[in-house]
This record gives sequence, structure tokens and C-alpha cells, in this order.
Amino acid sequence: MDLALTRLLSHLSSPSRRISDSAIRRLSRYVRELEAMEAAGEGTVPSRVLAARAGTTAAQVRKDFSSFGSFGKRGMGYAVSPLRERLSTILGVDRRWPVLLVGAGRVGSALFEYPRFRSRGFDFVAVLDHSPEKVGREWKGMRIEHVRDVARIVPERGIRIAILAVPGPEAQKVAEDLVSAGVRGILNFAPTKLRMPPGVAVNDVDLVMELEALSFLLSSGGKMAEGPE
Amino acid sequence: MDLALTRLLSHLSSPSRRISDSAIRRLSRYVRELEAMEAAGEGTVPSRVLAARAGTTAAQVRKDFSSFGSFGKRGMGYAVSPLRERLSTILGVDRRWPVLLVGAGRVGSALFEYPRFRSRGFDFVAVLDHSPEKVGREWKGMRIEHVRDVARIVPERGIRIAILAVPGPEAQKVAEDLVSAGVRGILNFAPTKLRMPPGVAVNDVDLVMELEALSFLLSSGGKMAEGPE
DNA sequence: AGCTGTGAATATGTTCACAGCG
DNA sequence: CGCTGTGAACATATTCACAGCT
Repeated sequence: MDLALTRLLSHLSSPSRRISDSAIRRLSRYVRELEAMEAAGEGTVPSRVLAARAGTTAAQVRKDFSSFGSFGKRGMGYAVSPLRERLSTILGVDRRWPVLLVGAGRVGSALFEYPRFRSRGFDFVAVLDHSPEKVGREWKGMRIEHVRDVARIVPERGIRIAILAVPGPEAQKVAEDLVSAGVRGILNFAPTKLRMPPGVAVNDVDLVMELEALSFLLSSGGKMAEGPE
Repeated sequence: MDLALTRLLSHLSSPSRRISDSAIRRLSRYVRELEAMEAAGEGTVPSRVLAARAGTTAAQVRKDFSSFGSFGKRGMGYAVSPLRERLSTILGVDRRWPVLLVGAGRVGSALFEYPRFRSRGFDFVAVLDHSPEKVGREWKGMRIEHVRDVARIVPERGIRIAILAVPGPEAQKVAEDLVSAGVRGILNFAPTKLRMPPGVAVNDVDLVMELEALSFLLSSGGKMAEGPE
């Protein structure tokens, strides 16, 4: 077997250590900045510059990349386009993802109309609710379907990612049904900590918690975010 | 000086080590669970139970509390109401916060109508935009004001927290104006890393990044979130 | 006996610093 | 000579384990 390929596989397949959550977010940010540079016609970029744009450090950039292989040229920096491509592949954003929206209330509605999802590769392919008033209704160019049909809809449309925008008390049960149907990643807007089996990824978005974090920082002396020193 | 008071002050005032971001989020979650328990009439709770409800471990709960003092009774656990009160004070959520919304577009609109903000103590006291079509308009029971008046509005209404929901390219400049006006905490919905002076807290909410994180986890072997052995 | 509070041990994440390639 | 890739040093966060109160 070819050496480079072996190396690549050993990077892609498991035994490499788990990538931290914050590292994943940084990859996302790198891709975004690289796209902007690509559009601006920049051919190469050193870690220092990419770091400045992404709000981190040069060492962090290089360390982040090193978990996946060796993308740069010493003395030269990184070639923008190939790097963007490889990071996109690693992130899994070099494709489109069919996404399920559960909950056609206020939050679900806002998310459905958020244009950046589609422009970044995430397409809503179903909207589910359980209210008899909503199910069957034509809604923003899509028909709202009943949550009870999730077991048919998810495999039928190849869905693996769902956005959960239902009231807190319903979230756990609905999430379990999603997982039974085949969903493996959930973006959870309910202020509820979901108990999920291994192999299911959950990302919580809790806007009140974000404001409360600011409240804490402002309340506790205002001494946070002290400059580097 | 009284010993307990000395101890209290040494906890409240600075030299205690900085609280991590994740610890702050957990505090927020504890408060929410404690409120539910209070409503359910539960008098005391051991760390083990609070941990289970908040999705963490008993040791983590105790460690989190220990940075702020000593709230429990050995052998008994924690008294629900007093604990909820003290944590609320620490988080700064034992009061109401006037909040500024900047950007009356789709995202701003959804945030303005999100009912949990008000119910959790955060009140929008101004909505700013710079579009001539929007400024001056009556909007959801509030009048949209011009961003240029931020330097008057922020001190006038005692605003320290702002929610930034403007397009990416405008975010940095608007954020600087907010800070000049006196804002010290920003919840940023623009997909832009803000460069801010020390003393200003920024929390980013980037929904695309959250989906991309799921995309990564699903793409990389699906071997994440492995059960604890 | 049950449970907290906490130092000590471990695990995880970030920064440093430098060897070595282009 | 600039810049990457990376082990080693450091910093931070989590878990363990147990002394000590109730």
C-alpha cells in the first residue's frame, strides 16, 4: 500500500485522538476565512495571517491542522484553495445535508427562514409538528407533516441531522423518536439537557444561557477579559 | 471584622481564580433546575440528583459551588430555595437587565419576539437599525431608532448588554460604537469574530457553525460520543 | 451512614520553542 | 531565511477519593 495513502488513512480513521469541540468550531471559522481569501484571489496564506483573521494564534492554527495531516509548505504558508478544500472535506461540508426541522412554532419559523443554512449546504427537507392546526398546512413553500411519521420520513429522505425547536417538556421524547428513526445529530433549541445514547451528537443552543453568561461577567466585578499580561 | 463576612468577601471580590465559561453555563442550568424543584416543592437536593438533572456529575456540581463558598449541609445536601437564590445573585439574574437590540432584520425580529428573554429577566428597551425605511417605524410596539443615536440611548437607559444582529460586514464597526457608548456585554449573531478591548465580553452565536460541528462528527466515522467504556 | 468540600491526581487544551524543509 | 509541524512545557478543567460535619 502506498505510504502517503497509509498516512492519510491513519489520520482519517480512528486511532488519532478525539478532536475537541473548540477545535471543530475553529475549523469552521478557518473555512469561512479561506473562502473569503479565495474570493479575494489570495494564493497562499501563512498561519499567522489566517490566525489573525480567525481570532486565534498561529500556533493554534498549525496545531489544529496537524491532527489531520500536513497541509502547508515550510517557508511558504498554505495554498488557500487546496486547504479550503481539504478542511471542507474534513468538516463534511463539501456536500449538501438534508435537514429535518421539528417544531413549526416561532423559533422553528425563524430558523426555517434563516438564509445562511441553505447557502452553507444545509437544506430543510421536512418540517414536522404535532399540532392538528399546523399539520397539513402549506407553510413557506413546504407542507408541515406530523411528527408521528418521523420513522418513515427520516430514512426516506436520508436525513441524519435534525433541528429541534419544540417546547422544553416535549424535547426529550421527540429527540428519542428522532434517534430511533435514524437521526444522529441534533441541534437542540429547547432549554433541556437531552439524554441520548452513544453515537448521537447533540449541540445545545440556549440563548437565555448566553445572556446569563454575560450577566455573570458584568456582575462579577467587570474584571473579565483582562488584557494579555 | 466578622469571620464569615471576611470569607464571603474574599469569595466575592476578585483574587479568587477566574470561573470558566463552561462553569458559568452550568450555573445557569443549575438555577433553572432548582427553580423547577422549588416549584415542585422539593426542600433539599443532594449534588448527585442536581447533577443528574443538569447533565453533569456530582463532583462537578460540588466543585462548581466551591468556587463561591459553602452552600450545603453535610449529610443533607443543599436547601433548594436558598441555593437557587445565591446562585441567582452570583449569576446576576436576581434583577432585570435592560437590553439593546441592534438590527431589525429577520434575525433581530425573531429575537425580539422570543418570549423567554423577558420571562428570564432581559427586557428590550431599544431597537436600533440604520435603514431609512425602518428607522422611525412603529415595530412590535416599539419605535425603531437610528444606530447613530446609540451614544445617547445607551447611557440614558442604563444599557450594558446588547444583542448584535446585523450583517457580518457591519458587525465590527457597530460593535465598536456600542462599546464607546458604554455597552460591556455583546451577544453576537454575526458570523464575524469581533476584536474588542479588554473589559468587554462577547458571546458568539453562530448557528451554521453549530450545524457544521454536527456535520464533522457525523462525517468522521460516527465514532464520537462513545459511551463511557 | 450520608453527603459536602476540597486537595491531589488525571485528563484535556493551549502555548512555546525549535528542528528541519522549501 | 520564513514558516511549518510537533514534542515538550504549561495552563486549565474534570474526576477521584477521602477527611470531616450532621
